Amino acid sequence: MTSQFTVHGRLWIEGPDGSILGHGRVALLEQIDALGSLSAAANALDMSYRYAWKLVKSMNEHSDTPLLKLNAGGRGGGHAMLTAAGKAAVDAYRRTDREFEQFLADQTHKLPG
Amino acid sequence: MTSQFTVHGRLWIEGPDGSILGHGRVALLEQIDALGSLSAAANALDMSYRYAWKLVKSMNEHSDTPLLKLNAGGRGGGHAMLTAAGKAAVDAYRRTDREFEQFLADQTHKLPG
DNA sequence: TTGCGTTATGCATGACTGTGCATTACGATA
DNA sequence: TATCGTAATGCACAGTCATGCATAACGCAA
Repeated sequence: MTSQFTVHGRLWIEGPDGSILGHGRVALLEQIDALGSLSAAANALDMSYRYAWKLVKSMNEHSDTPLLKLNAGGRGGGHAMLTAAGKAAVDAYRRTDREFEQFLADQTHKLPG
Repeated sequence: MTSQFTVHGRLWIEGPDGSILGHGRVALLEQIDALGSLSAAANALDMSYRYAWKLVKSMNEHSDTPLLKLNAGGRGGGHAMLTAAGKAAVDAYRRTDREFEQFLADQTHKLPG
């Protein structure tokens, strides 16, 4: 018999420059990496393009080395792609997030009655 | 040389009835237990009485067994105190929160350079 | 029965998040 | 050079979170 209570949480990484990388931003970066387009990524996440663009702006503003590069115009109208720093940041976040999921499951299991 | 990046997070416990117990609510319960008054507890946390009262209302509405008892009027104008269920909930949260703090420190330490 | 300090509650307000719409800027390619 | 679909950006707006003010309800004790 396990408890009917569950432990939940949110996780993010903060940089010395005030940059913040959490679940939403990482999901967006991943979709951009997969789809090569900010508008397609926002759409895939059911997120407004307006807000996705604000997230990207905020990320690049607060990072010493930008996490991604956006290009307006050109073949297909434009495109977006992660920098090496962006890919590394996503990887680092995913590693700690995986352990976090495990932690939450463990703690839920430890809860009394 | 440790990383200049740090891992942060928030933790909460959800019940089957939709009840939510997170950092703010637990801190409020603890202060009420220590001070015997909702207004004093809100004040100690630099939280508006208005909002503290709403939290309490929400907690008691969503729990099958109320976490605390408030009394208006009487000696000193009124008073507030935790029920046994309230104290148990606080204890359970504190236990998982302690491990969470450790988890965050560990993950921060594991972050790449 | 009056006073006192607490609980109880409505209304207006401001910050923060996120959406939706409209419009412009962009640049490779046909 | 005209086209096309994307990036860039302003403005209005809804929801949540939290505050502040004002006021009523409460019930023991003096």
